[in-house]
Amino acid sequence: MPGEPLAHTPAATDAVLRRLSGYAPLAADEAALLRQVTARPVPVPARTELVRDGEAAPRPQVLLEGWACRQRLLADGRRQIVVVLLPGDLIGLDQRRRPLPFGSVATLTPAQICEAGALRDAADGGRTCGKAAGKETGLAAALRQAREMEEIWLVNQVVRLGRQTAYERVAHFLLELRERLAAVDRVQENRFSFPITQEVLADALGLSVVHMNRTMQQLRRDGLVEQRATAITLRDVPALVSIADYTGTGDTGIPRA
Amino acid sequence: MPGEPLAHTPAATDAVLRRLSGYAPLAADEAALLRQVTARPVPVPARTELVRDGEAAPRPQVLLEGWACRQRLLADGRRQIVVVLLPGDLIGLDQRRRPLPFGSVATLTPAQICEAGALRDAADGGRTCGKAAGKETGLAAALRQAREMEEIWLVNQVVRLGRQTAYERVAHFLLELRERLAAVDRVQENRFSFPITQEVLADALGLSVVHMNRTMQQLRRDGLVEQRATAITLRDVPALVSIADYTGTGDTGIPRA
DNA sequence: CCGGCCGCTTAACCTGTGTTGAAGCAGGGC
DNA sequence: GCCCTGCTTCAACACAGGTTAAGCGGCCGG
Repeated sequence: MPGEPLAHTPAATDAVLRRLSGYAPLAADEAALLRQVTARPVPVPARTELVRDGEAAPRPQVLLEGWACRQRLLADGRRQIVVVLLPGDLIGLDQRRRPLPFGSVATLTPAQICEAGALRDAADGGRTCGKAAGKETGLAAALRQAREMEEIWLVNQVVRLGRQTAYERVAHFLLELRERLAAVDRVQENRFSFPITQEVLADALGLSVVHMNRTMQQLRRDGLVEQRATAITLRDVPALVSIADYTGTGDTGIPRA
Repeated sequence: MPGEPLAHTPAATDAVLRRLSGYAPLAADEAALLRQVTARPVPVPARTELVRDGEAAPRPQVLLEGWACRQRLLADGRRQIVVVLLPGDLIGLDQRRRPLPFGSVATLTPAQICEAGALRDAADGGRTCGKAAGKETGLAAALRQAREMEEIWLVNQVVRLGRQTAYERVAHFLLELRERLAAVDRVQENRFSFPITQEVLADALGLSVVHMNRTMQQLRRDGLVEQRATAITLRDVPALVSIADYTGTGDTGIPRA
């Protein structure tokens, strides 16, 4: 994998804070907590397992920079990437009870990771007890929303894999990436960093590398996308939306007062 | 769809209670709450929408008898069933915040449904406030587990659709059904009621009806399954497990003291 | 500066699965 | 008892996508 300079975008507010505050308004102390959690990112090389298969209690972590994925391997080596994880995404904040046969989580590119154990309480639904009991805190609401987004990505993935052609799958996937990356401010004029190999893409979309390649080329020839180095531009979003029957994830990326 | 007599199994403890108490020990009052919720099931015919696409705040419901599914339709009519829902499964207990582009929930057979708004508080992580704050109640833990199971089913579905052949998919799916139905006491000697048409199966497994039919026949010819009327028997579970590379869902169905 | 590795691309060929269309078959309603 | 409807089954054909194998270019390490 080529260098991918981990562009610490100038304006890169911390992706986690950016994303969560887009889901629900955060109190000052909640924002401070997040900033504290993400203060000391640990660099991790590509192809590193962050959560091992069947691990008893995966440590909560946060992906600050770089791409990762949840994946599952079949006995004969076939790999399916279940979801791609992007900057600002959370890892292992749910399912902390039993060791679940969930597959593993691994980086796809060099990445910046933070331990996020401090978010566990909030993620557990932390609500104000006492007189205001029942009112969810902003952070808890945001984390809930983040969890729900991940379920939406899963559903999208199921529909892509189950009922769409290769061409449609790629279009749909690219639109989803664009929307998710926009929520953390990493899209400019439909152009965003695209640091994964076609092999990874193929494993995410249930295709062979060869066919993945054919399909990307077709999209380029049709003038729908343009790829240069490790960045991609969606040249005709409406066309892509129509091809992919894309309905969005409801994630506008617009912070709500 | 033929009659499917909705076999109110003699020993049929309420499926919901059966399932949830398998996930975590329930206090007496929690069990009572569940019994109360499921006291007056409402019969619903097959092919009824329980949650409409994009519905603002789906009412929490509980499936007592019959099969249902979460599904998504593409513009041109293609349908993908995202998860199949079985007796004891919960509907709409999460994602209550925003209208999410989630697809719809519909019955696949005649079914018995209960409103389950009463479970919302518990599902929200209801923990004992006051001195014992932080300790999750049994019911909350069970509901959390139920939510996590649904995510596992989704992951399984992704792997099936993305990386398995038709033959493997069906084997894997049948094993998952067996495990889930066993958790609500509806499996006897690897035999269980199987009230869905091949068309539904095809939409769940991302196949055409015709190929679904070919594949079922192959499984029968190979002596792996036996179908009679609306019931199916898995004749060689180890073989199926090996074919499907099935690792289980961690749902043992064994109530834990 | 060179060699090797990795990722991308191409080509030829093969096969699993989709499509179309039509024939059996069974149950339920009238 | 008979027809209608919905489900299964079958056959012929079409095609999307998988497989194998080989070449090419850039980057990195020596």
